[in-house]
Amino acid sequence: MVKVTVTENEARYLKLIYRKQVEDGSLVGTTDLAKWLRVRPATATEVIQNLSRKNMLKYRPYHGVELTGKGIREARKLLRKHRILERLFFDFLKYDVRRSCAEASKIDYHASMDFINDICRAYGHPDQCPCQKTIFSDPLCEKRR
Amino acid sequence: MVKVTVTENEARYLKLIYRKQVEDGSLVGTTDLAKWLRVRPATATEVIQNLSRKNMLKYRPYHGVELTGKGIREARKLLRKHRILERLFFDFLKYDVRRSCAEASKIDYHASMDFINDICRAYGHPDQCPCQKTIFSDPLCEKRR
DNA sequence: GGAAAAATTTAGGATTTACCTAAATTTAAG
DNA sequence: CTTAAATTTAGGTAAATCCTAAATTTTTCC
Repeated sequence: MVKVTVTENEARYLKLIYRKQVEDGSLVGTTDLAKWLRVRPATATEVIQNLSRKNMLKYRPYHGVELTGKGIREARKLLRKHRILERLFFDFLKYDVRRSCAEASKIDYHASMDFINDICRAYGHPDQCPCQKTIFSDPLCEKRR
Repeated sequence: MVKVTVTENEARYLKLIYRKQVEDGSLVGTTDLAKWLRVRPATATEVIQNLSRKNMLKYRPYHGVELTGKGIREARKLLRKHRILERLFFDFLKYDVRRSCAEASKIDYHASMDFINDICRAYGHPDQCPCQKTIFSDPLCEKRR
């Protein structure tokens, strides 16, 4: 079991796919991703193929993409980090929603889960980000009542 | 005036050069850098040449390196971020010095100065990191008495 | 001072990531 | 079932990192 890592850019795709596919229930294709991330469709296809090689998703060419269990776990970790950071920026530092998201995006990928868990504890284990999306729990972070 | 940016890796070099040259007063050569950063001398030379092209330092081949005003300003910004984050990890989250430094290193480059300034205010404008190095001030962060 | 040893840089590559355009292929529309 | 639209493949570019081996410069020391 070699640890497979995902690049920062791939992480962006993963977070987006999770939001669209799992949270919004929509089918996600490479062209949608390209549009959202402002790259050419061919570029999105390439990244998707890499994520597929890393077993983060199942890719059916011409049809779309579906996260695997591994991909879902990875996306949730990333989104937990992102959303905890959003809460920090929004509640504590009083940034607006947009800016909270932007600042969180810059560091979520780089923050260790321990750091995130410490913020989570310090701010009372919030369970939603500023835009009401779920903040996933982490086994190492104290349970909520 | 085009904004010149430094990569995350180049930032590592810059921080290190500042600490050694300005704070410790030692002459810094490419081979020293290579040793500290665990790369081959040829690799360090290459990075130094890039930093030189970006006017962050003066490079005299075979002799050593000297930060320019621009390089010093950039290094101080980076070290301010790094050291404020160290304080956060050390004081607030109770990490030890080593780990505080490690965690800070992962995100210092990516954190906006606004975020850093907010942490700085929240923790009473500390002027030293956990290992007693100076935390440089920022014009947008409330003055200390 | 100059030759040999040591340190440093240059030259030339390899790999990875991320992006693009144009051509081919597949799907979808009528 | 043919054509239009969407999507992927093929083939490139560019920037970052890193490396080894060969050249060059500096240092050491007779």
